[in-house]
Amino acid sequence: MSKVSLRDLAKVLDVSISTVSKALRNSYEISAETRDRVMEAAREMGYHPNPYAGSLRHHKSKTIALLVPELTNNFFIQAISGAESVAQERDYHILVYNTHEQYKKEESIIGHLGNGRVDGVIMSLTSETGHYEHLNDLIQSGVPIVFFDRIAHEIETAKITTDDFASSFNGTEHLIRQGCRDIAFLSLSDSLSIDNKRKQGYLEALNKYDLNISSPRIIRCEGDETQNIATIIEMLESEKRPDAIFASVEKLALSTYNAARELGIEIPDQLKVICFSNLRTAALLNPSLTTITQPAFQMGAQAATVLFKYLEKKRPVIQNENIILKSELIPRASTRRNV
Amino acid sequence: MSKVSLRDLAKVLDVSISTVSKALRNSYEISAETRDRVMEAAREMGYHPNPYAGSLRHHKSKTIALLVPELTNNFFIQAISGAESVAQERDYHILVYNTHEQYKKEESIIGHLGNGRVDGVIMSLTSETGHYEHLNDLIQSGVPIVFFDRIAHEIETAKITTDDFASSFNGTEHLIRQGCRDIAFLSLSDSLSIDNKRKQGYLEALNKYDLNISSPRIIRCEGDETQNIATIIEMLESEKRPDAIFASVEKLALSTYNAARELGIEIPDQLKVICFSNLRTAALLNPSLTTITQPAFQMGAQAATVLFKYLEKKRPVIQNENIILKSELIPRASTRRNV
DNA sequence: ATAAACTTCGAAAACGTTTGCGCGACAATT
DNA sequence: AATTGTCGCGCAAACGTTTTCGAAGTTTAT
Repeated sequence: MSKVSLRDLAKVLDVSISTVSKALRNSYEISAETRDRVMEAAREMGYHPNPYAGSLRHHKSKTIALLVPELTNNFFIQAISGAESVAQERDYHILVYNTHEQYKKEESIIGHLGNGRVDGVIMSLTSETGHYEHLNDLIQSGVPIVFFDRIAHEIETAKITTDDFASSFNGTEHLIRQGCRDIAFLSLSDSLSIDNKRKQGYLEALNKYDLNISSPRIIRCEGDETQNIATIIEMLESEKRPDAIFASVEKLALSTYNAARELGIEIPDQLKVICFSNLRTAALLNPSLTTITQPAFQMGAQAATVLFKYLEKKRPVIQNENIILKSELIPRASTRRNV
Repeated sequence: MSKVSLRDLAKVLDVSISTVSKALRNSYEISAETRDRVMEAAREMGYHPNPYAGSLRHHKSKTIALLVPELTNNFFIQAISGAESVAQERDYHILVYNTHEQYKKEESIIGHLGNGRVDGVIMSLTSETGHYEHLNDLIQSGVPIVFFDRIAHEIETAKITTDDFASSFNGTEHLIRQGCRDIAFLSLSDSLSIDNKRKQGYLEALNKYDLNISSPRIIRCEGDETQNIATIIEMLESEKRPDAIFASVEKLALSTYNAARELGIEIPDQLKVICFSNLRTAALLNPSLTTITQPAFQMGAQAATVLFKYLEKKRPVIQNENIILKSELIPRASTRRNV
């Protein structure tokens, strides 16, 4: 039935607790005969060791935390899925936390993670996160952090990102080659590393082609969906409407689709759209959406792999390391050249 | 810096460990003065209680497990998101596990969950799961389970589902009213409760309208995406092609879109499509997809709420209870009537 | 034959908490 | 002045493990 402990086994078998413990861990100190007896009884009585007792002794929990700014987002889900895969292989457990893009939640959750609850953390920052004391404190207390995608440059540890600058440059160049001259960039947050890299790639491409570099159109969309759509509509109704939109994240591209639909603006004829996205349905959209797709699953898996590599050490201090994976630009109808 | 324990605090303050412990928990046994001194020192030294020491004493972990058959699925993600929300409110932690639709993984993970790692479980079954010993064992060992969506009727506990029969009936009727007479049903698994309910709703509707009830077209699609697309293509190329497809799950609808695209079959003119789905982009697809959308977030939140209600009791045995939420049929272009 | 070495096991401490109980010190009641 | 009561605190056990060390008993070597 319920809750069988080492003590119960010991009592039944009429040996000591330590003998049972050692037998189950295959210690050389125990004879083959008693070992088998113990094993057999353990199986029969349905013994499962209490994980927390072991954690208490060993200061190891075989558990890691995964913090993401949102859950209903294909990129983060795929990353979680990647991390979960390698964790499952290694018999690690994953605590998942949603920071809801709120610094306060991030801070509070990180606060709950000290003192042994987890052996390590994999995370992507909130768009509000501007300073990193809470993270440094956690690392100081012995819990290593690996970042992915939205990283903190200032913290020395492993960081998994994609080639955001190059991808953004290429994406912008792609729009230009498709005939666009007035490209607006939809940004999520100024404090985000990736957002800035993407902005820079965009600006660099504009610069290369001498396009209105004097007043680039960078639109901050940090509200909820309704607000963002309103912002985009406002821009699309402005006197000089852009001929393309580069959305730094998937949801802003979808908001753009909705805005365009509402205004009766034809994509791609009147407006081309490209974005960073891991939408499984990008090819099935109307029109199909040109995306820059990050290898999200691999990023999560990679982050977990690096973390576990360090966790095997006695005192895991993660070396500063930038692992950069390549995104893929997949041209589709939303950036089709006008005929 | 790292790892400050009650003992450390006690030493610094020159009081006993128990005094510190009681002070931090606001015990009446401790004077206001020492309480404040302790609190102050705890804050200053960054004390966080070791969660596992407490768990060991209390046989409570403030942690629950969430098992889903797949992660890259909007329905399950929204459900996880819902459960995570209410867990966060109550300071519970969530361990997320992906069973990958494999019974063996489900069994193995459930095995890891006994003996106190979690206080309770929220789960949706694998499409392979046909018997429930592992689940009953877990419940016997004192860990309550709440099911959502893919439930085990045979187990007495709380189950959160949607009105699958009615929704499926309505969906089929919708197709019939849009002019369809030969409707194929794409099924995921025979052992799944929801799949069967949906099949029955479909059959009942066919029956009501006297449509080829003698040989309904129920197609099992339990392979990977490539195999499923092949299966669908085979059916669409068959001598008598159906004029509509009812996909029991989202991914089969997307496979249908891909199959139709490959064969040059026009949706909805030549083939209408409806499915159970929580796709955020359903309205933006080409053509926009008629869906039966389940209140996934609420289902997860509801499951967590019920679980927590019981966890507050001393010996949590969950009453048998069926909580049924309503899905919403959202007609879109994929079932538009031919003109 | 005795000493040395090996084999097999048990006692006990430790991990960091919580908590029932007891013990002084002092105040209040007879 | 003796009794009772209250307040503030510390002792120690307990949760379920793992692991060090020592104690027997047994085998091998001298």
